[in-house]
Amino acid sequence: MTPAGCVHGWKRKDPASGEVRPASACGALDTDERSAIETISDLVHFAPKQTMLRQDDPADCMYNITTGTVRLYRLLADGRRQVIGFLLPGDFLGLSLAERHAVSADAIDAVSANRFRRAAFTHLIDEKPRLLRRVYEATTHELTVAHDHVVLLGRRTAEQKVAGFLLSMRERYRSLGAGGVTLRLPMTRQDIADYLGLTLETVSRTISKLQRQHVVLVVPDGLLVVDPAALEALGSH
Amino acid sequence: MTPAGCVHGWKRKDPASGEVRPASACGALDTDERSAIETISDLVHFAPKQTMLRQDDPADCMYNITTGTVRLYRLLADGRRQVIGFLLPGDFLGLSLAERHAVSADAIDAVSANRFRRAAFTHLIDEKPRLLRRVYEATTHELTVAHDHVVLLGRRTAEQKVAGFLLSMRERYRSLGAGGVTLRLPMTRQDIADYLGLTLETVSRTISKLQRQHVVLVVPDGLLVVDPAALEALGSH
DNA sequence: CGTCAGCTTGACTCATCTCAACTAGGGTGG
DNA sequence: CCACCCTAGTTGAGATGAGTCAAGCTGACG
Repeated sequence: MTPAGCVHGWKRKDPASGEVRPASACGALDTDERSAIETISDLVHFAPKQTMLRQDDPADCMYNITTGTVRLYRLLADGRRQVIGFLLPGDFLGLSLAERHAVSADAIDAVSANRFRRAAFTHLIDEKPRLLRRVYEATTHELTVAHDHVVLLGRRTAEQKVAGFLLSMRERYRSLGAGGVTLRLPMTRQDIADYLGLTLETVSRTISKLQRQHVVLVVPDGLLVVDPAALEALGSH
Repeated sequence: MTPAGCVHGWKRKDPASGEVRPASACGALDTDERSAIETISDLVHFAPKQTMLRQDDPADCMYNITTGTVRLYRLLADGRRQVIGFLLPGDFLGLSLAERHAVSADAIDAVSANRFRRAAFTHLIDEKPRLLRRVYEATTHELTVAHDHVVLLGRRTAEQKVAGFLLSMRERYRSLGAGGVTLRLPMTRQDIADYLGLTLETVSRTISKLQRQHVVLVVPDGLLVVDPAALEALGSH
């Protein structure tokens, strides 16, 4: 069993400049550290559905997502998929000192990302302990997210799971400065189902039910959160 | 949302000495680092059912379990519990730079642990980057364990969940050098149920079913794994 | 214009939950 | 020492939420 191959970063809107920047390894660093990181990274692009990394493959490089959405998952023995999470701009992928990735990742839509060589990165954190500390903090945050996911999966109804998922996505877009009533959902119903431990039919039915209750309104590529309070009442149950 | 309050360590049997020692933050260190850790820790004891730390409380200290079993959990809004994991000797508890614990922890049986002051620990890792790196590796391992838990909870039958749980506990005792046919289960059926997202009745029924199939045999405080191959066939499905 | 992937909806099934009764062991106090 | 209680566990019977199988809808794309 190899350590996990992924760490999310998280972004925060800077109140002074209004600029959106990651508050994880790439943000909250001094300019020296940031420029050091930029020198070892290059920008790469992935087409929709393209695989970015495969579980058990050597962890030779890692990414910081710039634009687009990534699906993180484990493949099971019987061929089924468990989606571990979705990565948004600012999140890290493959950030681990392990030899091999423990998860697979696909681009859901068009994805751009800064790519780092693993060797260059491990060399860099040897020189800059402060950077390692940031990475460590990002990983403990990621661990909390994983625990949230466990809580979402254990002993909750389909409605609570879907509501919880929608709320968490809404919160993440918010902290990216992309909040608002419309919530983009670039992933398929099957992706959401594999994330929540449900079938795609149940996800579809649950969203339809939320629409009938005037909590959300389904629109192309996402939905409108009509009644956020009602959604939160369902999700926190 | 605060970072998670827990990191498991993991132990490995040293082929040379036969001695069991943790291969995480406390193990795999040079003598200098190990003695540095020992100077800031003291041994404490907890009675069965005693709470070791509470979620949202200030993270002023952390532990390395010496003997006994610990239940890690999150309390939900409706008063229910989601058990996040069980800690065995060698595992870390509350190992995080966050201000507050994200999880609660109880001693299940009599627990002894080395206690560290958070301030002393953060001071120590500033001096010894190598130690921080060990802690970081322990955390990525913990993240993998959390992902395994997610996989266990998503879209699996009660039988697969219980089999998977028993196999993982067996594997952990093994790597502690306490393997064998009998598997100690100090936690209650309710604890297992809250860990697997099932009811205690379903856990009980499933174990009874495994016993009827001559896969396991229930004994006081645990069970005998009669047919490991059959258990693995069920768990890996 | 046809095809195909993604999505929705319906009818039926079944695994798990819920409610409930009962058993076994361990500790406590009369 | 025994009666009692209390916790943990087991087992049964019935209810139900989510899964399965199946049909049909919609929009994108070649």
